[in-house]
Amino acid sequence: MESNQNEIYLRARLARDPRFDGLFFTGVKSTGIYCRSICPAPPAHEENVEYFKTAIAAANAGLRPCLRCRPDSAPQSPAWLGTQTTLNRAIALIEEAFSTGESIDLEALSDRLGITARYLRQLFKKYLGTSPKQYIIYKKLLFAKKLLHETNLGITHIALNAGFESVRNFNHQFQTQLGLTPTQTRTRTQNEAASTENGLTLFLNYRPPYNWDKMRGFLQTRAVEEMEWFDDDVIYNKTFCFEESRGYFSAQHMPEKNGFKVSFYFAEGSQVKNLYQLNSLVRRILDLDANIEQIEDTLKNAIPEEMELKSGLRVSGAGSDFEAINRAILGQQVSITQAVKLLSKLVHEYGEAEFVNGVKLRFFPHPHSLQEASIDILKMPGARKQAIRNVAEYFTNNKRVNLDDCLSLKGIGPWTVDYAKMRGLGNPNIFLATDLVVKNKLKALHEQSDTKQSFDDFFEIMKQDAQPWCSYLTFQLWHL
DNA sequence: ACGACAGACTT
DNA sequence: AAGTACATGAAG
Repeated sequence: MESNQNEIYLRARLARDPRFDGLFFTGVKSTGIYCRSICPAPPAHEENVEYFKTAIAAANAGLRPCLRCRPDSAPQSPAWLGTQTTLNRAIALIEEAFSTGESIDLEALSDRLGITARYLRQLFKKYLGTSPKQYIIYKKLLFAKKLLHETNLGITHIALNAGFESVRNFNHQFQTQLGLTPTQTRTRTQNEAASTENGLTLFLNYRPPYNWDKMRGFLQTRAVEEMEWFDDDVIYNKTFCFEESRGYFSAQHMPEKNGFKVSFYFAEGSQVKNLYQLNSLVRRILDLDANIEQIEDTLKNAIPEEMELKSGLRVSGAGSDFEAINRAILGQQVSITQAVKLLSKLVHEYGEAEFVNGVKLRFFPHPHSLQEASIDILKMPGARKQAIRNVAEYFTNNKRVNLDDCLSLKGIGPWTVDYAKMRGLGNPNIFLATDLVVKNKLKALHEQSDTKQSFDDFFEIMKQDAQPWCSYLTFQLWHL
């Protein structure tokens, strides 16, 4: 790493700057430990320090994670790095597999990338210093470590929830990579979060700033009763539904700690499973992994001077890509209020319900329950109803969904797909230029500015300059 | 594309 | 005494 970069890191760690949390790790050669930028321990002498971009790289250099700042609970680097290198695509695919709970076959993954598994290994070795397998294992281990610290789950449950299939191997990997056995790790530090009745609580970090007010408002105006709700107007709740685990999560913002306290409650008869997926789900819905500092720096240079950026504005995700595209279809040509009304009816008619702690939970409908639905309770054009059925059919028939495929379905246009990509996949680079609100705001901006550019040029240049963060530009325009 | 080898994983 | 939970060696 270049030296001016090192100076930035030095300043960040001396200031314990949370904006750099998870973006680099400080390796201390004299102690053999690596830390986050925010570590409360007295800072190490710079001459003993080496900086790493990822936790895995630090571990690879023979260092162990610090017991105080716990690098395992730092915000992740977003899988979407904007740049379309093969390595970044590989990392994004791995992340995607993690967040859907699929197991990862490196041969299959390489095939999808159009390279051989051998070359993939080579790329990982060259740029990250490890094999893809090691990378995957280490990521699982760090999540397992988080569960050890923050929950009372038994080791076996933790191993399975972190994505290991054999406890034997989990123990072995844990011991060799992190230096301690799982129980030793747990007894070294005290659990700060006691387990809740039929659930558990995790603390999820972000890098500040975070504009919770705007995020809260966005979620609240789009909330579907029984599927999403707010306690006291501040605690956000939403249901989740996997094959074996159903329930809801409850997210409370703790601005002074740069994170959310998130409790997961499981329905009776459903097991505590899919924790890694749940963790990613909440992170995506609340957009916790965004590097807002960097994004806003880019946007500042892309927009006209008259336009003011809302600091800490995040792009809220939907519960799934399926939910996102349905929200998009029902949002065609109507107001937000109208769209939410339609969505509520759809969810209440076709989504399953279940009680947990006396709370009635409603899950977003499965694709199979929509593919032949008459949807006659919704007042909207028949073609749009057909579009919903078509999309549902596509989702039932395809194990691996590509939202771009939906473009060929009747009633699905670029706006709908882009919206779904932005909210469903967390794609940061979607510019919803065809959106009516965006269009109007852009026109107003164009007139305001004394530029000689045509509107088309004005818009095209802004779009280019905002790369790869166009989704954030879209949200900024919506909130203007 | 190949064989040798390391390491992942199971019982 | 049986059952549960965790860690680990040997071998393939």
